[in-house]
Order: sequence, then structure tokens, then C-alpha cells
Amino acid sequence: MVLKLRKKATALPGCPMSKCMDLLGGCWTPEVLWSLSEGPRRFSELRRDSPFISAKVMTSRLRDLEQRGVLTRTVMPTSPPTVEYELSELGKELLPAIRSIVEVGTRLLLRDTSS
Amino acid sequence: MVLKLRKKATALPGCPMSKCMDLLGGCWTPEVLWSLSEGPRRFSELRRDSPFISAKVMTSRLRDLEQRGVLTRTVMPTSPPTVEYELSELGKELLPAIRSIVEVGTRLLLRDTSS
DNA sequence: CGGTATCCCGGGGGATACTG
DNA sequence: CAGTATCCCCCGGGATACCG
Repeated sequence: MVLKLRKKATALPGCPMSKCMDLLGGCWTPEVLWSLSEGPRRFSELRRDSPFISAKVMTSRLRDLEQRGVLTRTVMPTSPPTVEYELSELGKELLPAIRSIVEVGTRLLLRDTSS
Repeated sequence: MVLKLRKKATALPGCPMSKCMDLLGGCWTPEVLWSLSEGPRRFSELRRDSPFISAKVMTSRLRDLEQRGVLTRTVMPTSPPTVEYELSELGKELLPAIRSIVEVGTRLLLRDTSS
């Protein structure tokens, strides 16, 4: 279940690959962004979308992404509280890369099941 | 210099995103594959391409990728020994995703420097 | 050249319990 | 609902030294 994935550095700062992977290379980051690609989502919705991400990590990832300007966090003054996460313009610029990842993954999966 | 990146799990196994990120999500993995995208490379060439990857990690990454069938390792019976790494068919299927990552990164970098 | 072996370490992540 | 707060653990990565 738990697989080894990217942990730390990318290559030289200032190189395109790093610039992008710094934003979507974090653990679970692509999943979160993918969930958000179809529109704003609330915390609990994101958790349901990716049930294997613990609340702690989900929060941490969302905070990271917010700080990097990839998404926005909006607290609605309701009771009980409602929080909406939404991709920023920067976040939307990452979508082509994520779509590509999903596309490649889909093709590989299809090949697996058909063979 | 050293940034926080993906470490462990992706979401549900059997989902497209995971299928792809399992292969290119490892630390430094995209860099290595990117180096190999232009053709076969020897160990020392890969090290020169990505000077920030320690030999230990480079080896580990290459072994991982070999085992997952993303690249092939060929030892030439020369002296001193020569080893060539090359993308497999599976590895080449990942290239669109990696290109997308590089493209997005390039666009972001350009925007940074022009603003 | 193309790696291993070893030591060390930090922090990211899981689980669980609790809160405004 | 949308998180915090702890505790704990593990292993992935850097550095250095060495090998066939």
C-alpha cells in the first residue's frame, strides 16, 4: 500500500523541472490538485476523494500549497465552519502536467488489464 | 537547496495517477529519466547531468527504475567497466508526462524572470 | 569506471485523541 | 466541520571511505 515516493530535493534550482516539481512533487500533492481540478472543494470532500491521506498530512499539504500560491483557502463564516479550497491561477497552470500524468497512468493501466 | 518533496504513498492503487507516480514519483526520478530521454547514458554521465544527486541515491534510483522495468542496465565487458542505462519501452511511455512537467516549469520560470 | 559499505540523522508520515 | 496536538517510528538521504 505505502509506496516509496519522492521525498526531497530536485535538481538545480532555477531549472524548469525543479520549478514544477517543487510545486507538485510533494507527497500526495498531485492527488489533491487533481481533486481540485474540477472545482472548489471543502476539506471533508478532499478527504473523501483521497481516503488514504491522513487528516494531518492533508492539512499540511493544503497549507504548503496555499503558501506556495497554488491554491486559495476561504473560510466561510458559517456554523459549523465551512472552508473552501480552490486552485489559484498558478495552480491551474500546473494542470497540463497533472493531466499528462493521469493520461500516461491511464494508458499503462489499460495495457495492464488488457494483457 | 534541499526542498521537501514526495516521500511515500500515492492514493488508491489501481488509479491512473498512482500508476504513473509510482514510476516517476521517486526522489530525483524525473531528473534521471529526463537525462535518459535523449538517449543511453553511462553512470558517470548521469552523475554529471545531475551533480546534486549523491552516488548512493543515483544507484538506488537506477536500481529501482530497472526493477520496475522503466530502464535497462547493460554492462559492457570492457576494462574499465562500462555500464549503459537506457529507457525501456515503458520508460519512453512516461516521457509525455515528464515533458509536460518540463514545459510547465519552463513557462513558470519565464514568467518569473520577465516580471 | 561504477559502484558498495557504513554511519548518522532529520523530519515526514501514521495513529489516536482532542477542540472551537 | 475542520482542523490541532502528541507521540512515535522509520527510512531515505548526505557524507565518507573503500573495492573489483
